[in-house]
Amino acid sequence: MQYNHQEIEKKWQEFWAQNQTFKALNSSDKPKYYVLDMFPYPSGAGLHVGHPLGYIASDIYARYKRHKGFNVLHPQGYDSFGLPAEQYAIQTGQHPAKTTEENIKTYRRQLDQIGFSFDWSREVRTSNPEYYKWTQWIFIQLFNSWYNNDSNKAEDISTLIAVFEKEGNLKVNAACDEDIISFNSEDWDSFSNTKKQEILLQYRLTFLSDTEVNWCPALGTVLANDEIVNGVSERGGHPVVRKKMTQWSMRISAYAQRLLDGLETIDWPQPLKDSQTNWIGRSEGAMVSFAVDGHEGEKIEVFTTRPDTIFGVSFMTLAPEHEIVSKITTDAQKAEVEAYVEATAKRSERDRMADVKTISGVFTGAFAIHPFSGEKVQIWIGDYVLASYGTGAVMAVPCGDQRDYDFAKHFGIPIPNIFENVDISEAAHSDKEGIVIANSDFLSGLKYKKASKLAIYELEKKGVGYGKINYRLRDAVFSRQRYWGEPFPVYYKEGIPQMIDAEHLPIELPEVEKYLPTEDGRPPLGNAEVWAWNTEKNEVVNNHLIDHKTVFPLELNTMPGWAGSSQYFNRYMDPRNENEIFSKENIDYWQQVDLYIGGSEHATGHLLYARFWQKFMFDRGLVPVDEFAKKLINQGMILGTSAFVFRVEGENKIVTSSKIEGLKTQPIHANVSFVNSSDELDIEAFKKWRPEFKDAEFITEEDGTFKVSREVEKMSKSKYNVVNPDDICEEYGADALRLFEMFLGPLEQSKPWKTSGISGVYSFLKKLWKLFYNGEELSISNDAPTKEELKTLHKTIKKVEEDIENFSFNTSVSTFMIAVNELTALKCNKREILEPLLVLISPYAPHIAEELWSKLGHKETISFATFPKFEEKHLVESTKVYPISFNGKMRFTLELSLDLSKDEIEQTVMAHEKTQAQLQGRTPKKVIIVPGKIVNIVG
RNA sequence: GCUCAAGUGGCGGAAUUGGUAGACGCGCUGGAUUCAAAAUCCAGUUUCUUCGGAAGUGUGGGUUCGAUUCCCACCUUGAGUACCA
Repeated sequence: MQYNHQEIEKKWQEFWAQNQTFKALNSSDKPKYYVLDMFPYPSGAGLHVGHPLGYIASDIYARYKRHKGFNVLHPQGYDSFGLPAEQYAIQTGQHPAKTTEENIKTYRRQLDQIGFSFDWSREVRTSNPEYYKWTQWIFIQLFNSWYNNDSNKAEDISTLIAVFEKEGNLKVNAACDEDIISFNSEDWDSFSNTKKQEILLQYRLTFLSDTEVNWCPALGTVLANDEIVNGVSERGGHPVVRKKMTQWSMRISAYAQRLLDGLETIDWPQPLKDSQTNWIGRSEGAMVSFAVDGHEGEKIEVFTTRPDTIFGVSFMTLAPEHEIVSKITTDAQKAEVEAYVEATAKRSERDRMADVKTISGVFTGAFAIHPFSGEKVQIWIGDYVLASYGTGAVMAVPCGDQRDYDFAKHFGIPIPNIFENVDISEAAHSDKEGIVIANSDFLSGLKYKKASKLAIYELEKKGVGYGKINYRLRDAVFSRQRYWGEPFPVYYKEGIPQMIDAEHLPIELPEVEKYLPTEDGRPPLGNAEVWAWNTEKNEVVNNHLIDHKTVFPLELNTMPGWAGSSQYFNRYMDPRNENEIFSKENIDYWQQVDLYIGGSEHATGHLLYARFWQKFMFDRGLVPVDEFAKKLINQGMILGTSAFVFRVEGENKIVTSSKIEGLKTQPIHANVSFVNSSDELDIEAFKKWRPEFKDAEFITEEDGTFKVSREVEKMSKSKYNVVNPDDICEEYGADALRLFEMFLGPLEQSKPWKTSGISGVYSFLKKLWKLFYNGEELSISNDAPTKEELKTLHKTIKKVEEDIENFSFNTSVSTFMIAVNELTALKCNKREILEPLLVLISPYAPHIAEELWSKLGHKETISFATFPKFEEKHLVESTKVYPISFNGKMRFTLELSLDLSKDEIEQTVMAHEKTQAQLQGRTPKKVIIVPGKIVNIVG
């Protein structure tokens, strides 16, 4: 019987589905293990061979853990809200739910045909109301919480109200808005309800605020910082401008320190941790306030990481947008300052970022008073100071900061040197280690650390500053002017947002005529006719019923893409629970994700927000651990191997790659499906595909073939290098695809795909099959295995087990090949060898393993068969082939008994004729012998 | 600019705590089988070579009996980040 992958794979995929083989139970005597993939966005293009790489790796691990006796949770679902479906809806008028449903069908079919062991009974879709009900529910929990910096956790808003009622907000240490007013308990009592709500909003973990946002006119929405790349939108590359809007925000900044600390407790890739660390951007320093000369009561607050250099301040720079600018500018400077402010406002953020070389700024004419020396320092404005970071003002220390130095040089401002024996005639000295402060009153003679501490102490004593830790992490804007996202469970009463009671969730997306923003610029939900909340009937009703007494308008924004993905991993633990987000029982059993596999592009988006929500849920007692994923692996990207043909410029002539030298040619992408493994192009197919070359002249090689040139690029439709897993599964099978994807190289690395290589793993599968089948007959011996056969088996068990534990899946594929090659050479068909071998291979190539397992007479699936136990005794050798080296270079090998002593080895080796030939009469200085390893003769 | 990762045959890559560099596979070459092809099987395949050997893991240096592996400097590529005070 021949190996027929199509028949076998279909058979077992149906078997697994019918028997619900991979359905995970929420309790078990076995230890639990939770393996998760970052769930996909179901795009219209379907999967290409790069997408399943991580899924294959996690599936191998999940299957391995089942063999090892674990109760494995391995779910899958869809991140099904998102921009592409909505863009498609705008273009075609099709409801995004419809296209999303179709895309999911394609995804599911493609995933099923690769043979993943997912528990599909737990599937979630972020766009399903049964799912986003809980996304809305968490939003309400965040709204009803504040962050207490004293207890260092989120608490219910009622505890804050209790404090306000008792003693006002004077002693409250909370993460909150900057511009809060101070009040005592009597003040609080006297406030109107609206006023109270406005104040509470400044403390809530999700809050409304007028923020400068990144507005993308082309997409008609606001974008988060991590959705912008190089000043343009990540999706589509559209320009982004700053705009003030009322938006929901998440007070993630409250968790900055804990998000940083948590990184040390989780086994995540270092580069990913580094980028989160950078994104959070912790810096230690001091706040210093400078009085303004002649402006009683006006102060300029600055943040500095170098309080030790405070005596090096020779001027100050404010962001042009800084609110004090207009107050302090002198009449003489007014015109110039105003012109500069106006000019900067016109420049886009992108312009300002791109242009870091040009130095510009204007003197305000005002002077600040140095807090220690009392000297007057000039106050300038300059666009190198960003309004959005720190206080929007800096104390400039030109000798210690290159930007300040350049600014000072450019405008002829003095550059006092406050470092001992440091030359600052050419550049600033920004290195803080190993220098001694000079010309600095009480700080002179001290080094960075001590000087900083002392400076802060003195600032605090004088009441003009204090030590402070600053974070770059901004609160995350949570509103999107989009249709295809979670609606907020929010209505507005007298302009104050009100939460809808959790029992009435989900608030489902309304139907709209058009998916575009309204003509007056409101978000797409502004088009909905039935989008008002009746507080008596507790239901969504028609807008014309709005009376602001019992019927109120609903929120028009929707939530961003990361809302649905910030808690899905917990929901999988209890996905059909209608009464709770998950039961306590289930979350206590599954705890957290043990292994999470996905792309590194989510470093500062999904993975940061999800950690934030998890910590919040931990604070509120909803989850037992404050990090959701113990271990995380970033799989590398699979790149495409593009094919190019060359057209002679100005002529309709296409030249084979070896003959382009000396010609002026343009490369043209050819579809990789027209190119064979020897890089030869099917010219007729190419002509048919690109009719404009129908009559082109093709200059071929001497032998009549036409060769393309190859280049590795990202796999993408526009480069015609996409390989579809459907085609691979059809021709070679899912088992071959799985083995080949792993065989390409280490999981974390990027590597190019070349379909021609798959024949290696395919013939491996055929060889494996032939160990069982002698021609048409299944031929299995029950004889006892030989020593050699046992050695091959146990060597393989050891290596494969080590490899899987180390996520080194590429090397186990080689190990399987070696094992099958050796067993073929030994003509081994012994049950005692082949049975455990099948279990080893089963995580990688589950279909063929199941088929042969059943042919061996098993009635049950192989999925839970015990992983074979490695026994050292089968690998014990009596001799060793020693490499004999001369000065570290191996020259020949010699088989010697392992019983020999060092002296005996030396004697035997030295007596050998090849040793003498190597030495050519010289006497060795030294002979190094490591028994069982190596002999090295020196001299 | 800064941070991180990586440089090994024609290609993807392997090499446990420093101990036989190039496992395994692709491709290529030759052969067997075949009317022929596919498939399969066998042999070879880092480079140079006077066929004895010699050199060789981005470059240069160092530590060591011995370095792809450890240290220093540099070069290249990729990723992230970017006036963050």
